[in-house]
Amino acid sequence: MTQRRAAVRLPRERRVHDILGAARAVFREHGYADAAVSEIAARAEVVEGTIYKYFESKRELLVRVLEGWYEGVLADYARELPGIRGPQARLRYVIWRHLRAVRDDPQLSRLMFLEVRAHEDYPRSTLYTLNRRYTALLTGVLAEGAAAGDLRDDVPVRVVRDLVYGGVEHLTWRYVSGRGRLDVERETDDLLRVLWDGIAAPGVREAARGGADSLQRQVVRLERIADRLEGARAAARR
Amino acid sequence: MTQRRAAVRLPRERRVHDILGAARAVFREHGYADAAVSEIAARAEVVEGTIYKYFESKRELLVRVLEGWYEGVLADYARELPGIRGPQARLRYVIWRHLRAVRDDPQLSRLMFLEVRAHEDYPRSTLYTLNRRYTALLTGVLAEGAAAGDLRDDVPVRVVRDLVYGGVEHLTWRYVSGRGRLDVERETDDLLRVLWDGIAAPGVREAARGGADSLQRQVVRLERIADRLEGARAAARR
Amino acid sequence: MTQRRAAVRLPRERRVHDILGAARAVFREHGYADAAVSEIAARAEVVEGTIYKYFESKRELLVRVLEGWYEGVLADYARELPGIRGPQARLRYVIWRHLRAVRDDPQLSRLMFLEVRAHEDYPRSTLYTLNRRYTALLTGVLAEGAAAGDLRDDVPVRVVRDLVYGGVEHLTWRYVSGRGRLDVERETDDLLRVLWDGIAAPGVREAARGGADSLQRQVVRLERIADRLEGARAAARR
Amino acid sequence: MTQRRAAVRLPRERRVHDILGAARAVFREHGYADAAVSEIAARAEVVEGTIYKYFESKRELLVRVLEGWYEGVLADYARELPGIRGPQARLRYVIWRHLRAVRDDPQLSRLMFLEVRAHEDYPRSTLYTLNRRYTALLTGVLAEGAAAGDLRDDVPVRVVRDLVYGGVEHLTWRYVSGRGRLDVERETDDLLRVLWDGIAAPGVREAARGGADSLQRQVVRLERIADRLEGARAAARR
DNA sequence: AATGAATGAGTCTTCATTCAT
DNA sequence: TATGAATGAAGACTCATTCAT
Repeated sequence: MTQRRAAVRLPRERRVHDILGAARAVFREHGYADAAVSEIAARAEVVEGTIYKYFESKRELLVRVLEGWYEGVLADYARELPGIRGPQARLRYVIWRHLRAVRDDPQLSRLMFLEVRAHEDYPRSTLYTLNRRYTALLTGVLAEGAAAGDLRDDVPVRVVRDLVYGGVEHLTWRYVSGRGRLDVERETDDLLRVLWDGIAAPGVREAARGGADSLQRQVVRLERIADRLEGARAAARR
Repeated sequence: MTQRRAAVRLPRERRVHDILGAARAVFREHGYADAAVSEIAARAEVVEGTIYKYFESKRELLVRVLEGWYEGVLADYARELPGIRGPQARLRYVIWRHLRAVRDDPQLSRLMFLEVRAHEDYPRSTLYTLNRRYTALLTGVLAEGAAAGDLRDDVPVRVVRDLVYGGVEHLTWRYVSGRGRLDVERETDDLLRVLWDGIAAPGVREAARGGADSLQRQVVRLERIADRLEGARAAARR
Repeated sequence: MTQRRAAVRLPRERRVHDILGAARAVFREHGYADAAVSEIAARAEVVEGTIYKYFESKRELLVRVLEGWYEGVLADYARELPGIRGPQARLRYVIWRHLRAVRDDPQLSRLMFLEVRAHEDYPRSTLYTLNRRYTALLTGVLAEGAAAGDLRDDVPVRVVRDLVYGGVEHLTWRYVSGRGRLDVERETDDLLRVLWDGIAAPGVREAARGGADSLQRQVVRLERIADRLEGARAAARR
Repeated sequence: MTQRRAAVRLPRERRVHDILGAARAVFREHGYADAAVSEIAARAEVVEGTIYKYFESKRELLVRVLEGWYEGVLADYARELPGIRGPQARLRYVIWRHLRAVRDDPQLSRLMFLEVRAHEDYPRSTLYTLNRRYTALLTGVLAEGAAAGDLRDDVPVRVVRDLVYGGVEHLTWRYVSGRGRLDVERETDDLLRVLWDGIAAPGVREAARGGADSLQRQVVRLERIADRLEGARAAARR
């Protein structure tokens, strides 16, 4: 009866993918509150009604986008982290990867905080689980380091976690409003340097840093000399 | 016939003050997007129209509220900071004061980020200037420390700033969604410990950190080495 | 900035009145579900937003319309009923008035049932109270009649109430879809005749019901009996 | 790639039956406006499109459901009513059966009124015919009773019909919103008592009720005496 | 014959802002 | 100066219906 534009029929999976893509883009640009479902629909090239065939609400759209984000990053970690040895290198990777993820999509990691974590049923959500797995990567690396004696055995894990995630977020946002490009490598190194010295076990710290003229370093050197002397003498006696 | 509320005439300043107070409260509770001008008006005991006599827009209300926030905290700093000596103590104060400010009004410091910093004309705004003055307190303290030789002379100021402000925000928000009361003193100490070791000049670090103890330990070790060397020599003489 | 059509300013009371009038009309025509707030707005010559300045929701609009309906009818009853004497006359008035009210606005009394009574919080609503007061008029008249001995002392009040209100509703609806005009007087009499005989106390029934006629019939029968008796006697004399 | 539900092919009749069953259930629960075709489809275990293969519109679904309802009840009447003798018993059955039908499915009989009768082409519909046949059962019983002299010869059939159907509906709905179970037998008796006295022919009424001290009763007694006297005299004559 | 993806018009509601009084 | 009535654009979401496959 009424004229109706020819509907483009796509397989379910594809449509879902398209819509999520559009949603991600729109959330990225406008945040949650200022994102319009109508704009998401327009970008996905469907009518608004179609979106609600696949998603229950605007909020679900957000949740699904964020889940996708976590899944992507977690998959990456799962691939890379096992191949990296040494607590410092591993910590560096975790920071570096997070920095990159946030740089690529600063809004999304922010949305996580703003819109999701505040909600009362967050602790029972899939996102909560994903977030736990995500932060567990960092805290895991810290715990390993402490166990191996590379880190102080009283590293305040929670505080380090807040420093890393919070620090990265702040750092990233300086670049969001257009001021220059973020140099991931350099920022990672700067962060790491401060944090590592803050958490490393005393002996390890200097060693790792190839540090300068610290008292301790002299002592270590002396000990080595003493060892050699003792060894030489023992050999002489035989 | 229609009842009309007797228009209370207040001095301009007082009205502005009332409205800003109401706005602060409402923004605090709902964030920016979910705050209704009508609610602000109701709390300020004026009608909506009146608000627009004093402020151009909802956004201006936000900006003014945030300006007030900065001014308050800056005044506090100006009063206290000069009386505090020593780079570590001064750093501690800056962190502690910020932590308290954020704890008292987590939404407001958040709003700063979310709603204001992203805007394109932010760099030319009063808020930008205030924010600079605010962060300058921290970076100033760091620079002093470096100049005095207490801090590494290559402290990455920017990174430390991000760690502090970002870390505090993260840390605070864990408490916002209901989990217990934030212990400002303890959190300040935990943050400081990690950060201080990350930025202190090598000699200072040990000294500062229960320093005596540690130095003494080195001396003990040196004595032990000396003993061994002497022992070795004595043996050689035989 | 944007062009805006000059707003017609009306005193609050007047606007409320207009909007309720429009709402009543639209509900009358379409029922609740199919009534559009936009249509109500258009008829009241305001924009939709204005409606929500005065009423919280479409539902409140309905409730207020129905409250108005009850209040009108109740006021009428309060004016008239005290002047009417005798249980039959009083019952007749209650039926007659209800019939008229339903005829004038068949949808509204129906809406009461459909949309309001089903709701779970109905028993705590103003409408519930109004409805109780309304039906109390009928049940009150019945109770008076029973107390005065005019009605059977076991009149099933609830059933009579259902018969009256249900009967009137059915009866009215035959006329709603355009078939002829409802003759309120005649229908009232017909209803009353059936109901009265159903509830009147035995002695009262005959007297009241076109009494003369019926009584006369009895007299005729008595005369016939007398004749027969006389005939019998005459025969006996022979 | 996309999973597609294996299309179950059912005989047309069966599909129609399933869909109507689902529709009945959904209309029962939600009424017409609030019933979603999608829910009907889900319950019938078909997709929405399939429904439109068998039915033109949601409205047709309603009409067909109601037709089914009438057909069921009419069949019942056709089976039972012929075996019931006496106008009062027959009237009682009609009321009782209707009460049961409405109790079992209050929404459906209600839908008849709300959604169907109002429509302009109702008088030319199958439902109209069915409704006529349905109400003819009651009016038929009344007419029989009048013809047999058991009912007043001026019983206002239309009014009685409205009282019965309207009264039953009202009565039923008191129970729908949760208050207790409807006692069909008792309610039938209560209704019948009021109505019967309202419509029975004078002599019949008392007989049935074993009535009290009415004038008529005295007359009847006198007649009986007259009869006896006549009889005695006649006997004396012999 | 059945699917199910897609449509599009429509729903109620919110809210920053304007402006006659 | 303050009121508060009114605007209007936009918001998320629903659902009967269509039609390519």
